[in-house]
Amino acid sequence: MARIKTEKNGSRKDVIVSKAATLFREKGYKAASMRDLAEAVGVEAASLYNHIKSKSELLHDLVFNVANRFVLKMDEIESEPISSLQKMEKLLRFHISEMIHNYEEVYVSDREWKHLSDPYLSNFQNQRRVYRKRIAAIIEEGIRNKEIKSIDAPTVVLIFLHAVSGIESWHRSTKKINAAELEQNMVAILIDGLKANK
Amino acid sequence: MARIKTEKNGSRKDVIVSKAATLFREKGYKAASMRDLAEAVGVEAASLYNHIKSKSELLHDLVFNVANRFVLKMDEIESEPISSLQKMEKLLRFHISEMIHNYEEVYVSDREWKHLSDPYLSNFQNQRRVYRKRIAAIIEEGIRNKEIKSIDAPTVVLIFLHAVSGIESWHRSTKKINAAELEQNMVAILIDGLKANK
DNA sequence: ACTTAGCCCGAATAAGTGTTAGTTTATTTT
DNA sequence: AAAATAAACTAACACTTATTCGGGCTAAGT
Repeated sequence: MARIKTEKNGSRKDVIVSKAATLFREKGYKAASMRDLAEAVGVEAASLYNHIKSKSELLHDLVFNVANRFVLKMDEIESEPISSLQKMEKLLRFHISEMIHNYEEVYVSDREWKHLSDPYLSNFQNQRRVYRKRIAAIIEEGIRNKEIKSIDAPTVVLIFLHAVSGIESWHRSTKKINAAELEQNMVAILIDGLKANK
Repeated sequence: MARIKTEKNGSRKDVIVSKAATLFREKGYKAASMRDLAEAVGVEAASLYNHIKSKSELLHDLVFNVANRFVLKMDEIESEPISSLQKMEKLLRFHISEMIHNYEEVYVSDREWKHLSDPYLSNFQNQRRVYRKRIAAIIEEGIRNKEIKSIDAPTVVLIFLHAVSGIESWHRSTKKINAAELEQNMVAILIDGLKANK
């Protein structure tokens, strides 16, 4: 009988969640069936339920894991004694790094959160709204200090967040520049685009 | 018996395709059922099949309608006798305008194309690849002419395209700035971020 | 007034969905 | 080695899915 092989220090549930991330990214949450997931894990569909409660729990776990990481980093950056522009750069680099190294999870959180069910759905939407406001606050501070050109902060937030999610294309691309270069290029365009003309 | 009400100069199929766009955007292609669509149209599910061939045809129609519009505009811009930076600005403004005025279709094309089935799927992916290369070519020309700072062109393309798709958030936002302002802000950040330092 | 073509509905189909129950097999603990 | 637990299996349930078909309604054209 085929058992789920765990990495060391990892539960079988961890294996399932991780495979789910890949599958949800590839096919989308709705289109990915529990039978697909079972096959990826190497076991029958029913056996998954010895380790997880439901399909939706998988999505929930993925989404909130990622969300918490971002909120935590935001706490850290906010409290640092650096300029607004430097905060934006740090945040940008963090987003890029997450998108590069935790691709599957981050991507799924970003695209599939709509399928959360309702206590969690509105919870997530709130967290998201607050997070964006915190970014906007940094930008507005930068505008007041004349480090950042005078533009609508929510628009910047929107460009910022979505530009980073473009790294998805980079992952799929065959002849890609290396990760460090990618980061440098993105910073160059986005942070330079923010700087006040002097 | 309930009949589908058409706008003037529009077929009943047009009504269905249009409602499908809204539905696919809201719930995603897979999660949106033909019964949902039927309800939105105001008719029973079976009746839809008097006007369309299949659910997948709906997606196909939406996606390629949008894709063709973009390719057509690219043809136009490429042949104009203006600088690379100006071409990029024109292209950007077109993308923004499309995202504002044909929101549902454009959004669906961007997010749900994965669910196309295979003669069309690879066809779409090809078109997409070519389109991106054409953008990259404009940028590279701008770099050679020293209008645009020396950066990796594919990275710019990726930022560019995804930043625009952020307008999705703008649509959902309650207190939004007006469309013209939004456009101006996006151009300010993205095109300025491209300009070579002088 | 009568036909005809277009349109809609109810019912049915076959495939696929997440999930549960009951049981068997493998591993760990005593 | 025996007993207990964990984790797998098979089979099935109760639904939902897209789609088809046959019959009937309705508006337009003669």
